[in-house]
Amino acid sequence: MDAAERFSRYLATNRLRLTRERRGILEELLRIKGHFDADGLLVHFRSRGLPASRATLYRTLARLVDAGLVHKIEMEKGQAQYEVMVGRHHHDHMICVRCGRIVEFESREIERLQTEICRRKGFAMTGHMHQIRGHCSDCRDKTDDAKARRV
Amino acid sequence: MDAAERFSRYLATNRLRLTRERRGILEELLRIKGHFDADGLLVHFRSRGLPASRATLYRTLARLVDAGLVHKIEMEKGQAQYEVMVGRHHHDHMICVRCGRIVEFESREIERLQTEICRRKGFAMTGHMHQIRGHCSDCRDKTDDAKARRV
DNA sequence: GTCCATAATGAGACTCAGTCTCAATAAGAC
DNA sequence: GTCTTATTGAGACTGAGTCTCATTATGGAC
Repeated sequence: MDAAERFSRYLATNRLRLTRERRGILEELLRIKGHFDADGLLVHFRSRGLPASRATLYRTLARLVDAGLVHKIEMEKGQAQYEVMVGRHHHDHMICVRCGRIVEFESREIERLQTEICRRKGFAMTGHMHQIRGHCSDCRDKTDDAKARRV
Repeated sequence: MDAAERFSRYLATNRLRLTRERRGILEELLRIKGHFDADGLLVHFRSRGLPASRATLYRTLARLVDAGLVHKIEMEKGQAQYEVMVGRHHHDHMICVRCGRIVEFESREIERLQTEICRRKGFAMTGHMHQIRGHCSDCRDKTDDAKARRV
């Protein structure tokens, strides 16, 4: 079952309608690789003359997240980032506080420990957010250089 | 070295001043247990006639976070939560999406795995945010009840 | 203690990301 | 084709936090 079909089933189940805008947005998102934000997407859509207002973009993104086709990455500040989850499985993110680069990581072991903690505390997990912040390999080198020069 | 002294050292090192407002805010925060948000704090201060404007509260909170005396918990949406870190060590949070309750957890093992992942990816970690969202023990029961009734 | 450069304050304007309103439009069930 | 009702777009609105700027106050030098 492909993404388009998963989305229409999701919509049908929730008595929602498959509009031209929704179809167009999903179609376009499937072309994108990596992370993106809502307003960047709006610019992209406008520049190609694709139909979609800001409101519809935000609304559709929320639907796609709910349908499990897109994942929303809440940032510490500034705009949320999104990524298409079709054909991929869960992972978390390291965010470079210097250049904004997002590096993915996954750890079965951490997931397992998390589940275990929830069990112990009687918590029914519906989701989690695990972000590591710091300097990515590139920026770390730059920072080291800067330090070295200062000495 | 107590909190007040740690704060004045931090201020001195950064050529900042220990004002009446800053002293008052720290003093008041040390009385609070648990989590709080900036605007709740403002209400609290106003109701007691303590000096501190919204701007100063936000500014001082940022200083205290920087000084390591307070920890800021960025929420998925809505106001950030804060907690005083004096005499406590690092932990992460489970947040109940139903009642907003915040339950703390800590796992040496997860921290270790995190460090290991950073090492492997060449990432210099400066901080992290690990939040588990779901239903706390109380709310889970309520949800179960609701489900049971519906059947 | 006095002086004084400059950090800090408060009131309110502003920003930014996202949400809501509402009249017009269009899915899609029948 | 009809009709109910979800959806759309433009722009107003919101909430949390930040910034501005005139006024005040800290704290190092003397």
